[in-house]
Amino acid sequence: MGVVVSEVMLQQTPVSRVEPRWREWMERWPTPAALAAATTADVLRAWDRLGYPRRALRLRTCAEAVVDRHGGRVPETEAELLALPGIGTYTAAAVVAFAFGGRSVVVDTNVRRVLARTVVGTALPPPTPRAAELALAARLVPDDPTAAAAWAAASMELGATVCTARAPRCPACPVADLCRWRLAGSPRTSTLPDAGGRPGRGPTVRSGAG
DNA sequence: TTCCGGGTCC
DNA sequence: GGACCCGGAA
Repeated sequence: MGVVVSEVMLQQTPVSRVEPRWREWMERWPTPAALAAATTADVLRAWDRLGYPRRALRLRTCAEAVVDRHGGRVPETEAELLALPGIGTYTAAAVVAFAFGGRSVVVDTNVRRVLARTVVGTALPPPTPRAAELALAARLVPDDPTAAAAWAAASMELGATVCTARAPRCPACPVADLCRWRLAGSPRTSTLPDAGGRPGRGPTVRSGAG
């Protein structure tokens, strides 16, 4: 449950601010059953100023669902996690990887940016994730579950600490020498010939299979 | 002071 | 596609 709580908190807040709140939260409500029994006032107070207080309430609703549907134990499959309130595609994948060591495709905004730069060669990913982008992310995940979890953690951390949206620290980047965006001169606008933006609309690009 | 990022739900 | 909230960057 700790991973569920931390991932929901981290959905909108940097680690440094989440950490103390998370510790207090888990100390107070160590299990889904304990959280499910918490009062609204206590939950909101413990959430403090993390933002989106509705998510704190949804987290309690999630705990209730875990108690009702899964006997008080957080489910281990992505589909079951997705069905819980407050858990979307990112959090479900993150819980599978970081709580249970399973293989999943963890794609948050950091991962999207890292892949856009290193692989595609554009400064930023498209505004909304496309099927091709998710397919790319999926095919880069190692087969081995442990390696997959490490991949998820590494790609997210790279995006959070080095490959940042503004002022990326390319000299400190471990993959700078293979980063397509950097090799292209770190262009601010994305006008790659094939990999990236098509100006107009056209048939959906499904090529690349094979 | 304004603006923007960030994942989920509707 | 927008609302939700807040901190930090612009």
